[in-house]
Amino acid sequence: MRNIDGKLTLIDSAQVFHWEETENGYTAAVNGRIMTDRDEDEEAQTYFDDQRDYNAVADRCRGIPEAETAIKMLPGLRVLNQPCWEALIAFILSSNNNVKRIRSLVLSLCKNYGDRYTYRSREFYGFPGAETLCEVPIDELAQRVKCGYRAQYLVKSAQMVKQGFDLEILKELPLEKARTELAKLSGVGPKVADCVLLFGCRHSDAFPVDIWVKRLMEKWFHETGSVQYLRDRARQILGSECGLIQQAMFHAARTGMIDLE
DNA sequence: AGCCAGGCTGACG
DNA sequence: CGTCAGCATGGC
Repeated sequence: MRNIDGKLTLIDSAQVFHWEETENGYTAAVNGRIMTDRDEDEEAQTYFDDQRDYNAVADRCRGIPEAETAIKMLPGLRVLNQPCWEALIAFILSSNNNVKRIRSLVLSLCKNYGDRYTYRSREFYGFPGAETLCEVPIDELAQRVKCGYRAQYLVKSAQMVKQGFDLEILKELPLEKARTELAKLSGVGPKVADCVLLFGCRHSDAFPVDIWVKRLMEKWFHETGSVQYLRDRARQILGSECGLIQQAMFHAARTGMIDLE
């Protein structure tokens, strides 16, 4: 992730899970091609969110000291624009898992069922498409990827996408409508839906609430309650780019930069 | 060894 | 509408 200041890389960003470290950089198969963190083509610029003025995001945090703190702790942080299908599959696998294991599951899924690419004599694997995943036997998927009960979520959601569920339109829909649509997929609840919308559909006001963000919402704003409640309160408190701030909050909390008591 | 992890589903009230 | 047990797996 460009200008990451050594604090956060594409390996442990927890936004994306299949990037590999290569000589002086990072490499992954993305959307049917090989991409590196030094690519400057249009697709790569979009993926890395190059066009956004992150200084302006930080400026809009003034008056909210907590948000300002989190943003300043993570200079160079980006929120990626991944293909929504890739974000969907990765975050279905993410549920009730830790970041390291999510990475191993995603890598295993891609290696078992995705397309293989060779780049500088190393092999990389992309996400399998819906047309592939929808035909994989659930027990075989569970056994080979070791994703447990999430195997059926992957296959069912892949079948819905294959049958015509439109992921691309989620980018155009208003946030609430997009959430409702995404929740129709298997393995997608309120938290995973907001991850897909934030990381894959350019909804920068989506606000994923996991255990770390929940803890921070309580410590900072004395807010407790359901994922839906906390997410809506965060939108009120932090504004229309709360998702970008969420990413800083998440990392600051998860990596121990902020004392949670 | 036992709790925890970028939670969801289905049942039940 | 909200609540909650059960769930596969492995990191720590």
